[in-house]
Amino acid sequence: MGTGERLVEAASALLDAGGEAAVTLRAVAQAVGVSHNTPYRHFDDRAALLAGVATRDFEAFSETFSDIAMSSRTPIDKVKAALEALIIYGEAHPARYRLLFSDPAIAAVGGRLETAALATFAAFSKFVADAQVAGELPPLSTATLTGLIYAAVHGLLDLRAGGRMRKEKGFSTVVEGTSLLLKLIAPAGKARSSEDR
Amino acid sequence: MGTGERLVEAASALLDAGGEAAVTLRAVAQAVGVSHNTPYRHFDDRAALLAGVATRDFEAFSETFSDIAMSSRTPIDKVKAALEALIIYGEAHPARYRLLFSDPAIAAVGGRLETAALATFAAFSKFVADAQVAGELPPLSTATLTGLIYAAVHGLLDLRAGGRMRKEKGFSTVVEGTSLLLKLIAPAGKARSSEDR
DNA sequence: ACCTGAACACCGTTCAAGT
DNA sequence: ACCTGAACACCGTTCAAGT
Repeated sequence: MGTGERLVEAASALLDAGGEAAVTLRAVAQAVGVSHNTPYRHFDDRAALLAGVATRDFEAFSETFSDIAMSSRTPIDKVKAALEALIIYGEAHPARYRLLFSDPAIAAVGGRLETAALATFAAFSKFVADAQVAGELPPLSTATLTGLIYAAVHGLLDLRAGGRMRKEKGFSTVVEGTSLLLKLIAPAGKARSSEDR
Repeated sequence: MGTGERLVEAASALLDAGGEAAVTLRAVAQAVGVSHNTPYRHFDDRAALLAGVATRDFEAFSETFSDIAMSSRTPIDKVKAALEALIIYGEAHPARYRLLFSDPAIAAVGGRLETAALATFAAFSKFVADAQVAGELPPLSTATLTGLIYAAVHGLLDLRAGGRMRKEKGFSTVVEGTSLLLKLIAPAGKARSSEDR
């Protein structure tokens, strides 16, 4: 593994361990065992290193979503599997989740990162479209419906990551909120997922 | 206006102008015309100053929601008015919105800030409960339903503030997404808001 | 009580120099 | 090509001293 990859790996671990503030270039360099300015041999600046972390994780999502697409699940269960992957990642790695889905600087990077991010979103959009064709989701504009589902789950994850889901009891979990959403928007009288039967 | 209030005012303006990174204690102090460490005479640290900004804005929300509660709107229109106030604030002041509704450090502060935040949430929850009684929202657990609506709108606002709502076209606006959500979850065959008639 | 100037440790970033 | 040590400007925070 080259120094660049090792720096990304170390930054990723520091994000998990101490949040974004813990990812100083000096700490990253020390974790890899190089001098404090060696990162500049591999990345333009701190933002570019964080973008490297985001790109790696987005590409992992693309792979996961490809696997789901090729699986034998029903259309609505593919939607659920994709959301579940997002939720598991978001709950296990809140700082990295925010880097990918909330950080304003990351959204402006472009290049490989943007390609991977768009591929992930397009794959999810395809799951929604297929579930609509199967009559398991309402026949609205696919882009609008995809955006709403995605935003709702993102909101639940972000409120959780931001510590806003503790005091107001009954707020329940991200998984429960997502499940409720899918039930509420399901077309009346249509088939539900296999889990509900 | 005392120095403490002027510091909060200046921090608020810097948040709007340049985001959280622009709010350095030195810049805040300079804006008010005091030395760079005077903020420590009024706040424990930088986090406490930001908490002061958040408290002020939460208290403004509490007032706005009180006004809505006392207005002559129908129950579902009170829900919509509250969400609209949240959306207008979020779109006009993204950095401050994130401070109030996303920042992990702010959630842990307690005291006056927590009181104001809980009052805001409780008022919104009351609007949802009243709309349920009126048959304009489904008869689920009020806390769960409140949480889901709140999370969905928060997700739309956060994706927008994070720059995630531009490329994937069809993502539409926060207002449209919110309006779609309320339509999708409305009880079948029940009355909609006055806007739809 | 409120404010100030100097100082400390830390950080991102740059640069000349080494292999 | 890759790495290093020194340096710069900036930041949060502390402290002794002033009114």
